[in-house]
Amino acid sequence: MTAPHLIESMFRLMHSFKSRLAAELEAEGLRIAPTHMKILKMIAAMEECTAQRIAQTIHRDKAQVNRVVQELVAQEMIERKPNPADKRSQLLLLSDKGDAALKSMNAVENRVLCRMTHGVEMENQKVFIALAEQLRSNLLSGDE
Amino acid sequence: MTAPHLIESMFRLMHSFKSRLAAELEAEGLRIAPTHMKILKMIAAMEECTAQRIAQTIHRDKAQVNRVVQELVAQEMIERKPNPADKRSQLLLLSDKGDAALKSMNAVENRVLCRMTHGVEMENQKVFIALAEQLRSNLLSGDE
DNA sequence: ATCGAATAGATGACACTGTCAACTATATTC
DNA sequence: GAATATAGTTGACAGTGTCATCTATTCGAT
Repeated sequence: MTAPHLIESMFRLMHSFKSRLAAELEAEGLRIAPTHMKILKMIAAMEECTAQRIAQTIHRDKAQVNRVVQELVAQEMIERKPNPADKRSQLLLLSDKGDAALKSMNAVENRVLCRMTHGVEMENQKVFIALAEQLRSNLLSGDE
Repeated sequence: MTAPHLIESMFRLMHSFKSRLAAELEAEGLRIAPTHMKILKMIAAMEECTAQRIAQTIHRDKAQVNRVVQELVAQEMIERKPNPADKRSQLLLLSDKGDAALKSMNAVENRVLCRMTHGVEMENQKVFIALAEQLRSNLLSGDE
């Protein structure tokens, strides 16, 4: 019965990662919530990015995405412009400020990731990822 | 740069686990939040259990623990009785109802854990845990 | 023995996350 | 053209996590 330990190890690791990242972002003067950061990343990465597509991609409720998007607009991190292909939707773009902020955040995040994987062989990291994916696919089998 | 994938795999796995567990608990008619379940477990496992000790053990804010404890009392899952050794504190005990509920929850959780680790060698599970612990200890180094 | 600091618990306040339901305007399909 | 689906918006709510403050009590140093 190592499974319970397995999931507990993971919970603890996740918690440590989130705490560490939050602390380092805070220390850097970058006050941003994880979800905001993730959505900022999505907007930077996706061509023709819309709120709906973000929601689908990261499997989150569109209401939640919409609220984060509105907050990012209020913070002037991103801009909305009409989607010429569909009057219901809006294309999301990073502002210069958002672009700069994202670069800083990525730097901090990379630092934390680097620290986390320090001394861990690339080979072992791949093993870890492969196992995580296998565990996850086991969980998903049996529903959609 | 596999580290970003690593953390993303973990986030996804955690999310899948929580969803699956919530769904199976719901299907079983056991409506309980993860934190409530965890605290119920702590109370069952600890001798001389107090709210403070729970908070320290699972590294959570004592305010949060206290509120969950109050809700569990309201649901008649647990009982509080004065701590003879310290008038400020209260000993927490499972009620019969709480005990029965916990047994059901553990059964459901074990089922989900079993499913998750299905086909994954025990050896690999241990590797996974060891890696998670190493990653975590890397994150912790540098602060307390 | 007593005074001050620490502790257990309780409470208010707040931010973040996640989900559901309903509404509008527009698009699509038949 | 009518029924249906979709993008975005909004309200409501539950759960999680954190901080600050208050009380009653206990502990430690003197």
